[in-house]
Amino acid sequence: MKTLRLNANDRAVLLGSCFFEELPTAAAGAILDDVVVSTHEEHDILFGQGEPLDHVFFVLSGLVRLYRLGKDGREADIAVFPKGELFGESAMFLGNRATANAQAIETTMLARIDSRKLRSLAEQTPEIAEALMLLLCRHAQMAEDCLAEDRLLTAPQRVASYILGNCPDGITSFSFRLPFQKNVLAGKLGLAPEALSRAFSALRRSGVTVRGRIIEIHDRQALERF
Amino acid sequence: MKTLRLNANDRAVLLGSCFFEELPTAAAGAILDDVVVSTHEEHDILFGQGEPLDHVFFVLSGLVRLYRLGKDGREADIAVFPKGELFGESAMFLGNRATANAQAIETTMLARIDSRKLRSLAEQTPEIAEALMLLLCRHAQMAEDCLAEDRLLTAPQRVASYILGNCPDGITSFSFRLPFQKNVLAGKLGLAPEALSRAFSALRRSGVTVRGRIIEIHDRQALERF
DNA sequence: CTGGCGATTTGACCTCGATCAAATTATGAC
DNA sequence: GTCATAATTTGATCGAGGTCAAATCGCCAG
Repeated sequence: MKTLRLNANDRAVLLGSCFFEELPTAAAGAILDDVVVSTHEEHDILFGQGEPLDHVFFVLSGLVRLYRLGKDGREADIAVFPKGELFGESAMFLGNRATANAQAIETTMLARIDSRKLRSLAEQTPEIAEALMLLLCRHAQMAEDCLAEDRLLTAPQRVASYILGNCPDGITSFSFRLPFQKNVLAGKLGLAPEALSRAFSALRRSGVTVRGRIIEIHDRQALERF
Repeated sequence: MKTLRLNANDRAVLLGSCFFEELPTAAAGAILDDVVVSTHEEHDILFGQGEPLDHVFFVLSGLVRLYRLGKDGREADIAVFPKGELFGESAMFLGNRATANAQAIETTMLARIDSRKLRSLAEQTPEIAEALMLLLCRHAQMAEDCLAEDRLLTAPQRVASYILGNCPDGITSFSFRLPFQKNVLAGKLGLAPEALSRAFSALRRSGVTVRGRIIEIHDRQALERF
């Protein structure tokens, strides 16, 4: 892991992101004031469950996976964060301890925001507090959505739901490229890679074509019914 | 559903709860200012997924279940809130729409806090914002814990984990009463009632005795190893 | 104490997805 | 392009839990 200063381009990525976008320029500036950038190779562990954690992380580029470890060493993904997302914020309110492990899934650049400072800025600036609450809500929703999908849907249904989540409304035919390896998608959906593969082939009957990372839908309705 | 005003006893329950405890008296008072109490019978639906929701709820007594519905009518529990807990706060930041269904599991009394007002108080009062962030964090953690347990643990392991969560540290032998029907516990753990029952009988070999709602542990270590 | 009802348990069966092994297909380095 | 390696798919098997039905248990009103 190497660390650098924040350059102009990084700064633009941060300011254009969902979290900072809505903030007053001054508030955003204050947060970014002493931000540091770190770079990580694929597979690098960013932090481990239970370890002290005094940063909140912003994904400048790459991909990060949050997961928990089982007693037997098996891993369960909690979330995957692509470029532009902020994560690790909950440690800030829970004793500065990580509640999960984090790993870079690709070569990744992170902006590190000092969590004590962010917290004190949130105290002084309602807009920042508001933005944090919104972030926390969204992350809570993500987890609840996952939980509900795990409990209610079969593997092909979860995959269908993922595809539909990437498909604009009111369209019948559509195609897009997976933003990561199938490997990672499987983890995110709580499936073994083999199960994901079989789910895709089950969806083929409903007009889904898979070629490498390219997914094509030919019949949105069929997918919704699945 | 009947609605009443907040009486002195209710007020005491609210002020003694985890959320209000840490707040300055003035701030807590401001929130409770125009709170209304509603009573609900067992099985009453409190609100439905997607419906407009402009209150945050506090459980004065009874028990509330949050769940999502599958296309086929099956239900997946997201969380169960006993007396003293606050719920429904995330709608406040997500367009005042419920993201799940809520149902009273027992005869229940709720305090209803106007969410617009709470939100505007949070803007003016950093302590309230802080308390809300903590609440959101905890709810996010609950969901993540559930997700991880669902993905990593078998049914008996989840039950063991639940029991251990109710057992003080450093003790070998212990007994407690389930705070709700096995029915409800099954839902909370993402199991069919039959599976919960079988899980209990699998744990019998590890020194767990179940008589009605009374659970006895005779060997904490064995349970931890499970 | 007793009947009756709802909660829980048990049995039988079956489906989904995990796992392991093997085949096949991308992908990146030269 | 070609090889080596990693990713993905496919096949075969197995076990955890869901579902349905039936048997019990536990609790409460009378």
